[in-house]
Amino acid sequence: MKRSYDQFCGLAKALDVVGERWTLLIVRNLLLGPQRYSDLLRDLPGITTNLLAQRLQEMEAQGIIEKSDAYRLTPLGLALEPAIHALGRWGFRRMRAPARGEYRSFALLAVALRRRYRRNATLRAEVVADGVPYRFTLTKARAEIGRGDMPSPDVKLTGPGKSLARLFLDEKRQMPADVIAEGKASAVRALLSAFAASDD
Amino acid sequence: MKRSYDQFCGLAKALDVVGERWTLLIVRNLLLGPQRYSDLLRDLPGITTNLLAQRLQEMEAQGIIEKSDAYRLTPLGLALEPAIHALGRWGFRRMRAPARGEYRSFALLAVALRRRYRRNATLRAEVVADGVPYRFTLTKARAEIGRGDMPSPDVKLTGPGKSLARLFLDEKRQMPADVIAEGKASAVRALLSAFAASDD
DNA sequence: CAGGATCCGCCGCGATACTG
DNA sequence: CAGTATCGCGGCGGATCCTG
Repeated sequence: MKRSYDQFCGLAKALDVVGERWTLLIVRNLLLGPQRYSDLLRDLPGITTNLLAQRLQEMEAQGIIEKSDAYRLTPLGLALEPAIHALGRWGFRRMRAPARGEYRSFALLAVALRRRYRRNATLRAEVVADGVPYRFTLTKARAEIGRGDMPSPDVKLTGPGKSLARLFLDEKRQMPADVIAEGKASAVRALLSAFAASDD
Repeated sequence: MKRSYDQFCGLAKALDVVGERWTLLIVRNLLLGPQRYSDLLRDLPGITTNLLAQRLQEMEAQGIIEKSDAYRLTPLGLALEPAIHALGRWGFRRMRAPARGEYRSFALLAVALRRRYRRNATLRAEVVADGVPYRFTLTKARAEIGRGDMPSPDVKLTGPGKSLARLFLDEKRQMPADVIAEGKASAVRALLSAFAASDD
């Protein structure tokens, strides 16, 4: 009984399923790994409880996510990643410096880093931003970045999310004073230079 | 004064601008070239006149389209093409055979062909579907497909949109009886084999 | 307290009629 | 041909209320 564009067209079919408000942002947040209802609610400021619950139901019915303990992307949902990156790249080009009151988080940067990976690094790293661990698995072809810790990483960076963001975004890659870097200096350099500072 | 996700994130910024209903479908239709108000209204079944007018105003204010005689994409609007293709590819994977009452047109196929181009052909063609001409300019890197005729093409195909669609979509590439092909047989073959029949 | 469900008010959207 | 005006509904936002 849902509203549909009713066109024999891939784009129209995609928008029939993921074109409604919040849906693609939920997928984006799940790209970093499974999340609980309360995690999604916290990391999607402005969404209401009823709408989040409704979206999750619809997405599960569409086969985009599945619920076990937490909500996680199915392979079909994960296949939205190229579209999310393409839209993100377009939106990034028109972004200005963050406005006051605009929501920021290291998780949002982590998603952007997934698409900015330059390739050809081989490295396992852990980045702990504001106490939340992220694991970076860089292979020749792609970067797997998600929440969770990484056993015996080549590099470990620990610090405030703000400083870590500056470290990854600033072309100069100067280590801020409040970031602790563990591991070989060459590996630290390899990690930081594996991602483009910008992507437009 | 519009509703915004208010997140420092490329995806959220993109959806702030093109996330509302119909917007990306309008961009898709303009990928084939400038269109007048009545063309858009006719080719977007279900949209209402007020909503089309409102969207066009918003898109012009955002710098995605510009209005002169007709509406045309700006470079910024054209930059949405990769995102549209990525979403279209995802949506195509879940498509079934066209349902009854579903809107179809050769123009929708033409957009899909833009993304299915296999590269490495060099060819100028004109395809006249149901009396409406489309020009195909295939270069090594990309396919430029739009409305309008093509002076002195290497190949010219004329016929009902339905038969032309079958010709491009069927792996066997058998020429239907009601399609007239002009040009060298090798060029006709080159045109048809330049596009993947499917894209998933 | 996590994980929702319920109620209400508004505005984005759909349908139709009308205008320069 | 290219829109504007009006109206009603449903999707969405805000707040509150269950329920294990």
